[in-house]
Amino acid sequence: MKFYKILEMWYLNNKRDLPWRNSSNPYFIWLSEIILQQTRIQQGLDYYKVFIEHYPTVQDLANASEDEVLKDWQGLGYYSRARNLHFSAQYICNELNGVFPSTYKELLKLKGVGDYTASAIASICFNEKTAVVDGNVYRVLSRYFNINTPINSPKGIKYFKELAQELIKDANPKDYNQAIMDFGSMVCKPANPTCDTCVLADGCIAKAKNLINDLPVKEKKLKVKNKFFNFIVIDNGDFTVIEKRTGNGIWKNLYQFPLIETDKPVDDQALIEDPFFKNNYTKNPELTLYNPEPWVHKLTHQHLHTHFWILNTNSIDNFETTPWSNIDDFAVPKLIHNFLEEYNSK
DNA sequence: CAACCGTGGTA
DNA sequence: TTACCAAGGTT
Repeated sequence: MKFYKILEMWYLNNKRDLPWRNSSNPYFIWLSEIILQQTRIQQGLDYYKVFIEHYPTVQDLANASEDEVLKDWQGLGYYSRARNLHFSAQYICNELNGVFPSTYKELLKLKGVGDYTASAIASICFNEKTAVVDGNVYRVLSRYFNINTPINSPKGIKYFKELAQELIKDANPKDYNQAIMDFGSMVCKPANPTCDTCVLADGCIAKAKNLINDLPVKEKKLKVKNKFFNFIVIDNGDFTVIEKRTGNGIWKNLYQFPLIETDKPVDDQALIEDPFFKNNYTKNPELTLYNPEPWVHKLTHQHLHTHFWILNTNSIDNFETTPWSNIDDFAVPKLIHNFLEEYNSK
C-alpha cells in the first residue's frame, strides 16, 4: 500500500477529537494554526476556547484593540503571533471585504502565515494539495526515508518540502496533512516512538538500520545570553507605574514595570546612578530589594536574571500612574505575572 | 539567512 | 540540571 494510503487509513481510526477538527471555517482553522505554532496542543487548547468565545468571527477580532488581543494571549509566548493575528484580521476585513483568502498563495500574504500555516489552511479548508511540513513531518519523513540532511538548514527545508509535496500528490490533502501530523505526535514521537505497532514499520529505513534515535538531524546554533533585569516597582500603597514595551525586541507591546537593564548584577547605589533616577528623583530614593536571589527567567535563547526593587514613594507626580486594582487589565510577560501573583498576595 | 521571538513539558 | 522540542515566522 502507498505511503499516503497507510497514513490516511491510520488517521481514520486514530485521529484526535479537537475543537476545530470538524470545521472547515478558515477563521477557526487559522486561529488554531497560529495558536499551535511551536506550541503543544494541551497548552493551546484553553487559549483557542477563549479566542473563539471573545472573537467568534474575524470581524470581532478586527474590531478589538491590540491590547485586548494581547491580554487574551498573555502567557502563551511568541507574542508577534497575537499582533499579526490582529493585524491580519483587520486586513481581511478592510482590504478583502471580510472574505478569507482561499488559496495557498493568497494565504501567504497574511502576516504571521508562512509556508506551513498557508498549506494547512489551504488543504484543510479548501482541499488544495499543498503539503504541510512541521516538526512532526520532518521526523516522520526523515526516519521513513532515512534522510540526514539537517531539517533546519536551507537545503533541508527545501528538500523536505519537495518530498512532502510529492507524497501528497494522490492523497486527500485535508486528511493526509492532518494524518501525518497526528501520526508524528502520537506514534513517531521524538523519544520512545512506538515502532513495534507502527503501521509504517515495514518500509521504514531508519527502523531497519536502527537509526530511529539519530533522526531527524538538526544543526544546533543556539547560544544562550545572560541578561540582567532590574524592575523598579513603584508603590505608594494604592498606585504603581507601568510602561508599554516598545521596539522590536522581546515582549513587544506588553506592559512591565520601569526596567533598568545592566550588563552585570548591580546594587542599589549603582541603580540610583541610572537616568531613571537622575531625571525623576533628586534626593536619595529608598530602594528595597524584593528578591535577594535573582529570579532566572529562562527563554529559548536568553536567561533573564531578574531583581525586583520596591520604591516606596509618594512623589510619583511625574509618572502616569496605574491603580493596583487595575493591574490585571494589562497584558504582561509571564515573569511580571509571576511577580504580581506573589507581591499582591502579601 | 542566521538570529531572534516565549513558555511549558519531558527524558 | 540540562537539553531538546512543540501544528513556525519574520527580519
